[in-house]
Amino acid sequence: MTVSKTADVDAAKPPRPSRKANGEGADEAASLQLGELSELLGYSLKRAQLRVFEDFLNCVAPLQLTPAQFSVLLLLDRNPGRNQTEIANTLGILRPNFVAMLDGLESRDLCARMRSTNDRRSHILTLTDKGRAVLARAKKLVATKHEARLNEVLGPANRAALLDMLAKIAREF
Amino acid sequence: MTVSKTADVDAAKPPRPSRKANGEGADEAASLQLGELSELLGYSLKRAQLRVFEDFLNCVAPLQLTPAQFSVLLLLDRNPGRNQTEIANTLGILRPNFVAMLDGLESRDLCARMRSTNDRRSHILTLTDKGRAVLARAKKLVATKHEARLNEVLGPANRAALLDMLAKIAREF
DNA sequence: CGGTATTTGATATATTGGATAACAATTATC
DNA sequence: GATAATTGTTATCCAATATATCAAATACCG
Repeated sequence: MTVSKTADVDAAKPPRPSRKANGEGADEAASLQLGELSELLGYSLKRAQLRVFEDFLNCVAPLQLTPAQFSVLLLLDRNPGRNQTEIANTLGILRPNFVAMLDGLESRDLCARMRSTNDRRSHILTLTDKGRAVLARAKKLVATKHEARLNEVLGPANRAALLDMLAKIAREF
Repeated sequence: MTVSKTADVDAAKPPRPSRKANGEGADEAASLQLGELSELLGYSLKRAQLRVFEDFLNCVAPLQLTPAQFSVLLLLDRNPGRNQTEIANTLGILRPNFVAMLDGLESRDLCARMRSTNDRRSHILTLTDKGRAVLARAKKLVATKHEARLNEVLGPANRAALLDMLAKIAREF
């Protein structure tokens, strides 16, 4: 039983809200059944991740920092004296791709590379004073706007439990 | 206090494991402190999502289905008689990008588009018999290999709680 | 010591996912 | 019936991700 060439069954006449210029449109195609999709952990994971990143970008917008850039600044602050390979590896960034990323941060005077005296191949990465200042401001924005809102939605206990489970997946899965 | 041009402090001499041909290398740059990074929900979210998708790909590899393709097949099965815009919207896929995706599925005879008799602009999407068969096999692989392993790692109760929180984020955040 | 293999940062490049603009065909609206 | 809106599509564009390769520097090993 193959498909017939025209669909005379299940007429294509969805609710068709037909309004689009409301506040900020994002309710398209209502009444679709997700089915097993809502039981797929990967699906919910990706959806949640996209929203969280979107909110992060909004919250840190005044500083023009992406989640990836913020994570680099955080790592540089916590781990002085490391080179590009080390930082990139711990963040799961490939060395070739990390070059352009550092170029961006360095051109904004947020961090600096300097050749190591021990191993003249590697570049020791450091935060500049401006980088430290921006990081401090970013941390504050993230804590008071981004993570605070997550705490509101989930509740502190749930938020902690969520974090634990995500870390467990990244670690043991 | 700006940065000096060469780093004579914090010598760049990491543990340097110096072995790379072990089983499957992924332990690079050990002993780096994540710091506040491990408290960033977005960071753990993304890391977990990447691992889960990676495992999904492995589990469904015999069927050559990506998570996105699987979600399309699932949606088509649950929602017959819908057009491209509706399916794409519910999955968060932009209509232009959905075209190539459908081309791929259709060229493998997993689904088919047919012009609606009601609205001759829209394409009604249907699963083919092969599409249904592949979907059934994929579901089985996902359930027995992918989700089962997640259940092992998290435990059923935690897995359910995790799913709820992720859905809540995608919904209320 | 000297030659080979590794490592580091870098470049070039390919692939993929995701986003916008524009267009023809069709339908809705007034 | 004229204008606006919708659908699928194409053409781009941008960002993230992946691989191969390279020169410089270092490690390794006979």
